[in-house]
Amino acid sequence: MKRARPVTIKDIARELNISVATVSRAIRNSYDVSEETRNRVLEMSKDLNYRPNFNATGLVNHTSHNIAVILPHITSYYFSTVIAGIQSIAYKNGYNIILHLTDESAEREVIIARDLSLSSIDGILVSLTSKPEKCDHLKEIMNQGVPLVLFDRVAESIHASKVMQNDYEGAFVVVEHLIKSGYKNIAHITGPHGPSIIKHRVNGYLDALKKYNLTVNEEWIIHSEFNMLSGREDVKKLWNNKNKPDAIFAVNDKKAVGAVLELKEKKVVIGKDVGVGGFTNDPLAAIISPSITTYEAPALEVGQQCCELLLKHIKSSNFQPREVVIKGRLIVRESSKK
Amino acid sequence: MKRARPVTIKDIARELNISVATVSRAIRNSYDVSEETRNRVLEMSKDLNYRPNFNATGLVNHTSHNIAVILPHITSYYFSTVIAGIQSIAYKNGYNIILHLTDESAEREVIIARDLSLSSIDGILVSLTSKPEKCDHLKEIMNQGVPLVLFDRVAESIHASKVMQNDYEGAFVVVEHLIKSGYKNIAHITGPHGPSIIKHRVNGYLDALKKYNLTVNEEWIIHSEFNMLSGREDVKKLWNNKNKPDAIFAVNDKKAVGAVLELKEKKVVIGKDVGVGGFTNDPLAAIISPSITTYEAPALEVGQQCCELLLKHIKSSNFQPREVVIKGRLIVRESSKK
DNA sequence: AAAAAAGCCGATAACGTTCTCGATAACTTG
DNA sequence: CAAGTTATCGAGAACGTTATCGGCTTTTTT
Repeated sequence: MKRARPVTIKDIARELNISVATVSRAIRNSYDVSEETRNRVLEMSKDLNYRPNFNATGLVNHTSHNIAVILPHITSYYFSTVIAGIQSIAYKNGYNIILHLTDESAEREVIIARDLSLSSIDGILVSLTSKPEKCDHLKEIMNQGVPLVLFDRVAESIHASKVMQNDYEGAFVVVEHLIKSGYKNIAHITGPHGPSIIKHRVNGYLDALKKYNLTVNEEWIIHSEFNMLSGREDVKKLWNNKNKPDAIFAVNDKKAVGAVLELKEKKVVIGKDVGVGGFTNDPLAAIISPSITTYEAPALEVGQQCCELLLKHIKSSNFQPREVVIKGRLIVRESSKK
Repeated sequence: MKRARPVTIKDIARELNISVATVSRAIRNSYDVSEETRNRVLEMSKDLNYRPNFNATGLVNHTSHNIAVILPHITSYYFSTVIAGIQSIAYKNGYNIILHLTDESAEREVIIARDLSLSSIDGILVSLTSKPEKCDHLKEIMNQGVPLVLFDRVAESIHASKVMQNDYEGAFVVVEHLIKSGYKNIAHITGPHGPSIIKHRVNGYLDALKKYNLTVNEEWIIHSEFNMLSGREDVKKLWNNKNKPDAIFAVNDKKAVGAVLELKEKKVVIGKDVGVGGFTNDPLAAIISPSITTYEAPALEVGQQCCELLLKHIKSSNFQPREVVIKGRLIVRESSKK
């Protein structure tokens, strides 16, 4: 099957016996074209089923209508929902999103950023994998004047617009809820050192303890990976100590699920013996038994807002960077009921 | 921040005092250029950090290096994993993927297909939402010579390459496993009429019953949506009958989860009283208690293979359509143990 | 040693669109 | 009615790259 030659504005011009310049103006609803010819052009372009060639428009306008999205992975509930949010806004504005997955590898992130063909991209959305201190690969891109917006895993060292959920408050609210539910010795199993979301959630955890005059036990703050297996192993470490906590706040629901599974294997009765709280509101948290108390992250809104912000940066180069923090909400479930 | 003018082959040519034609040939490692000048060009292009302008190359080559992916949604485990597979192959070959989500709406699918700017797309990957009998919107696209590959939810009426998991065998194996585990009255809660995966899985279910001389009860085959809520409601319907089944095979794990939750509310002991089997191996199936026996769909491979097939169609227009069926595997869990 | 071939390179057109500028005709203005 | 405005349009360049073709050297062939 030979691919048909697409119709161009030249075809329309020839058909109507006018110049391509006039056709171009008519289609873009631009100046200097009479009502009558505009209508004739639009009708003809509909008849011929004309579609603009984005390579051509992009070449002259120096745009691509492409947005690069760089993130750790896509198969988690949180990130796939964020992408759905990004996609809805991008699509509405005629932009395509181009996915780049770092697979939680800082090296891959650098390679991806370095190999980006900036001339084919109007802007970039990033959720960091790499340590946020050394984001030279992103700073280089920004120095070239390419608009960039960070979401979720952001870096303080980068001066750019940022969109995130209320990590500090979410952590605070969950831990406070655990305390009010009667738990006094609350451990925190969290993510790798570096990302600002970790700092914020740890701070929320610490401040909640402080507010209720509970002492902080450094042994009970464990940094490891974001996944379910790490949740299991963190619990093993905690249970190797002489002092065991009576509640666990996990940095996300995947780790909380891992913790619950491990505790169940240890015949610990969740709720009665040990309370558990998570973060995100992954469907897993609602399905597992017992269901897990969590703070719902507004993933869809994070996606929508970071895309809208990026579009503003793209459309006006002097749009000033701003930080958007979106509230979530506490969802109480069985895992925090004594 | 003004966007910097990107370096072009003109810059390289001027710097080296040669023509742009030579630079172009050198970079593409093409004919008619000496070893020495090629090296000088490559070195200079690295020094200046040159990146090709895809709008320009696309304009002259009539390519975009873009692949459109049209699918029902992205937030499910299956589809997000398929996308990860597609993305890995596309990225490796220098292609971008452009997501289009139909949100399970046939109307949206038609609109998306109709509005696709075909001149900006080299090929299309589709998993259907619409009824597969009336796929005129896709046939029109194919008539224009645009390569198209279907995956998962395919349509028999379309003559194109197709990639899917072994739906028939998967259903057969799960139902056979239920039978061998001692269940005799097996219901099937499945998806909407139309998609071929539904037919295949229903046939697998029916043939397994037939093989073991179990009678088919039409009341026990319920068509509804793909989601968890439908799973719950299907069970309600089943339990409204005088004859209740002693096992349920669900078209996917989300419905199986819904069924399990509903059965638990009805105080039915899953496994002992009623066996449950699903399809996909969604993480939910492993986490829920009791965990659900299922057939693991090779989502990543489906994504990889359909993308590879599409690339072959793109590269040679006389590549003949083929159908690829990828095997999964039975995963036995608690929900099918008496 | 002449003829043919091969190697290497540059000039130019082309891809489809937009933008700048100038041209023409119609319309105002005083 | 002359001069200036306004409305409408077309010609041509430009965007960055590749493809075609022709020209000049150098090498190979006979």
